[in-house]
Amino acid sequence: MTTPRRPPRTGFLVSQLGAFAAARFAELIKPAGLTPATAGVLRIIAMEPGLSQRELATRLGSVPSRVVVLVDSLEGAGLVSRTRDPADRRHHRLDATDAGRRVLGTLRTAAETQSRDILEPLEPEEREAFSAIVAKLAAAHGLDPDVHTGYGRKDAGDAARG
Amino acid sequence: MTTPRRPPRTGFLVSQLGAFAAARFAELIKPAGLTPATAGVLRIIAMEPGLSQRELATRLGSVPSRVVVLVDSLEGAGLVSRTRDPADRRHHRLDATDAGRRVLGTLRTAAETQSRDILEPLEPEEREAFSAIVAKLAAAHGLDPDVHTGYGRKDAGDAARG
DNA sequence: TATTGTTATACTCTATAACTATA
DNA sequence: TATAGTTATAGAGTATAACAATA
Repeated sequence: MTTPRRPPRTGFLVSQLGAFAAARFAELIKPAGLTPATAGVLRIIAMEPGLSQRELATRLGSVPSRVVVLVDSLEGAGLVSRTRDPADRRHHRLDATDAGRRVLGTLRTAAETQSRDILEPLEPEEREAFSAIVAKLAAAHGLDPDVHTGYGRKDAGDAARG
Repeated sequence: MTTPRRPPRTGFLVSQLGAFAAARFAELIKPAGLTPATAGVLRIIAMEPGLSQRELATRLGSVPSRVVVLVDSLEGAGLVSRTRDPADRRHHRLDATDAGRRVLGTLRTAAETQSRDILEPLEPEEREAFSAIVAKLAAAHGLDPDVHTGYGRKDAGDAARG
């Protein structure tokens, strides 16, 4: 063998670091009554006003019944509105409310705090290098920061295949 | 503000990358009848022969009833044995069987494949830099590659605090 | 009485299937 | 009949509480 005795633990540690990051973010947004899943949905709806629940399910790589639960939560908190589409009354248009848009600022602050907390042990040059490589890997693997279902691939249908 | 318009998405992307890595590992060990949780437990038991379930629960930052389920699964698959401690018959000594030790090789191969798949988009120098920084972050945040409960801190009791 | 492990139970998350209303 | 959304139900995964065996 050509490589030294170092075990291949980078993959394990990436998993652990990701779980740590997710837990930290969850903790930071909990006071706002949000979870990583609902926060991601709020961001998507704010970016794509008038989205239908069916489209949102596709975007999340999830199923309509799951979307009902997530939107129920956001609507109950007054952050998102459901409006029947007059053109086709089967559709619900989803939009962020004023309160929902204000919460986006809170989410941004939480994301900044999360990133700062995670990167805190590093030297400034290491932070730059790490952030750049993480961005490259996320892009190469097709990951979407707003999708907190499964493992967040943009083309969520192919999750089972290698 | 002093920084440019770049959003602080490194934390999000670390979460997504971690979930992606975990899903890939889960997929790789599924044919062996293992999950990330049971694989981590098998590794711990192999490294610390004779561990009790109570000690394992502490090690995992989990509860005894959870350990029962995990050990049941490994024992049912013939990978781990429970033996009553003659000195104190309340304790169960946990040990990896021969089959369990053989599966450790499979786990190592899976971890190698997982790491290779994740790092594949990077240049060789980037891989080195990334692995070193991930190791530094994991150490600084007290993460344990065998703990797949919650977010895997070695001192699992303090999970709720910042 | 205290400790180890187990069982019973419940809660969360997420999916499938059946159903309602619209078209 | 086909589609959007909802409800009912079920299955993981993980926790708390009650319990049995042992000390």
